[in-house]
Amino acid sequence: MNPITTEESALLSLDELAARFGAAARALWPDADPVVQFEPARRPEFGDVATNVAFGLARVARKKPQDIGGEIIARAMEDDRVRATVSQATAIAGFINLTLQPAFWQRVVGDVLREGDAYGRGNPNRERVSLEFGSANPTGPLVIVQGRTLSIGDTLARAMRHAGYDVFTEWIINDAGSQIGALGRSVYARYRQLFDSAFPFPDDGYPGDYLIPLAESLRARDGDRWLHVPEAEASEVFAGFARDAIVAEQQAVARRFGVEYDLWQSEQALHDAGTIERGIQRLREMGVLYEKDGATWLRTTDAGDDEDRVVVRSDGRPTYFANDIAYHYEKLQRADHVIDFLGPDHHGYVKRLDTLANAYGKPGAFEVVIVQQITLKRGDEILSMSKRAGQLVTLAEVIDEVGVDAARFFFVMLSTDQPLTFDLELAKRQSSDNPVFYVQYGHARIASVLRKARESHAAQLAAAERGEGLAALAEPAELALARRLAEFGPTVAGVARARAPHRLTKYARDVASDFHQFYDACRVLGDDPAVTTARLGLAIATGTVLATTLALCRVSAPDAM
RNA sequence: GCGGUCGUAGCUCAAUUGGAUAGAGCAACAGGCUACGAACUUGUAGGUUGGGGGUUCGAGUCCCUCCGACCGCACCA
Repeated sequence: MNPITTEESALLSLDELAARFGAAARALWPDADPVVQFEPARRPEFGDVATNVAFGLARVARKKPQDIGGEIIARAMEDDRVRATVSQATAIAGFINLTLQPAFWQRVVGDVLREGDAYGRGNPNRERVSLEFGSANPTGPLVIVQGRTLSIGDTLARAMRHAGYDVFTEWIINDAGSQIGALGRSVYARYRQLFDSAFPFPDDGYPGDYLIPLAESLRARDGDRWLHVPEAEASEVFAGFARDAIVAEQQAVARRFGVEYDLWQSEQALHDAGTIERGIQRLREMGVLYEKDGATWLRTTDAGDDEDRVVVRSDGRPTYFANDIAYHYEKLQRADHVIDFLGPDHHGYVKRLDTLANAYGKPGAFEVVIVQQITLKRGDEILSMSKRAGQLVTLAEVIDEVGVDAARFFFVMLSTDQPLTFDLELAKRQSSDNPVFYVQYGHARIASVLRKARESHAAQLAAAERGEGLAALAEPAELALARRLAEFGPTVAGVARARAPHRLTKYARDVASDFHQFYDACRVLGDDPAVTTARLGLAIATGTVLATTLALCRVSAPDAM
């Protein structure tokens, strides 16, 4: 067991510390309602953690933040347990800066050793969240843009689960629209071309080569019998065949990329089950639809849209938006909050979904995260990524070239609202200095030290695994690393709250950097058993946090490389 | 024309959502291994955050206005 000393038990947690500083502030200015939250200090000289609460009180207190900070500190430090936790408290430029006792950071390391990969997990918060990301038309292979969306969506899902959310991930297969018809005609043309290379390819077809193997397998299965069947009939059969094959391929690539969905929702299945009809009927009963020019419209201008949107065409067929109405209602049955990851060409959807959320009596329930486009380059040449143009760089090719780890790390590294220029020529060359290797190297280095310790310092290693002897951690590099480990939980919570998975890769790099600096400054396996035990404990804890962080990104944490 | 997103070091990107002297990696230059992995590390240099105005104790972040890039503006999906 982990021995708890009296000194450790007197220590406050960061939350408790914030509560007591908040109480001190309220005691001084009862009219204000100050909220104290400690964050890592901006610069090491300032201390370990800081709060800007004094700025918010300046107006009510009619004093300078600097003076307010001093008064709060004086008041808070009257508390015995605050004094036991804080070694130094100063007001600098209005900020309250605290330096905490080494025991505070030593306890963090012990927490990691005890909790393992559950470290940093948030309390279940009962909020059910639906995440839809990656969804594509089943008309071709997944392309590089989907690699970005898959990485971001899946990492956010993992981070939100770790933070305590109840997450449901889904993908919509757009297999009900006119594009399926074009797919069928395209495969039909490829089939005919196997017998007569002069057979014309449809103008609205999908010109890539990837449909040819599908035509070939149709010929292998059925021979030439479709030559004697009317095109419309054959195309419909081919469309279903191609749809199934392409979806299966998309699922295989997603799985290879480490992404598993809770639901692959076929749009056609929603039609077949009458879900679309019921969705329209529901809105009609709510009275938010109106008829004009023979069509049925939804008043999306109420939510600020440019114009109202057609739900049912004048010929009686529902639009794509009608599908989304029904599908999003479905999502709302299994989640309190629904997040869609969309490309920048779909930002017009935000207003429509707002309208729906209002109609369903859950304003704000639908949230759209726009993932900016990728511009693909090969050297100086800018490549089009349109399936129509038939010029494809598939996700599978990128995985083949740089590997899942490098691809996923690279794609989550960027914030979602940052457009990205991806140079294929650079991708391969850069693979050796991709930041993912820096992080993985840190993990491998730790594993190497632990392997060595098993030979030379077995007793200390066993003690370290039990979380003993951490009180010997005192060097600046040791405490800096421990401080970083303490940021893991708040970082994951922030990733979930701000839908900002890129902070996870930033954090991984920071942990690795702090470890490399620690490793450079402090020899782990030395002559002093007490120091060796403490440093082994810190190394084990760092390895755990690093592996957990990488796991949230679905990047491997190798023991050797 | 209307609307949306974006513009940060030579390059690729951060900046905890309004906080302290705007930070990392790559590239450049100068150092550090006869002990645990040098795929590492220490330092130097690099900026009027596209321009201008405004809001306030405080702006890369919010508002206005120009400039530039991308994307939308369907009874397509």
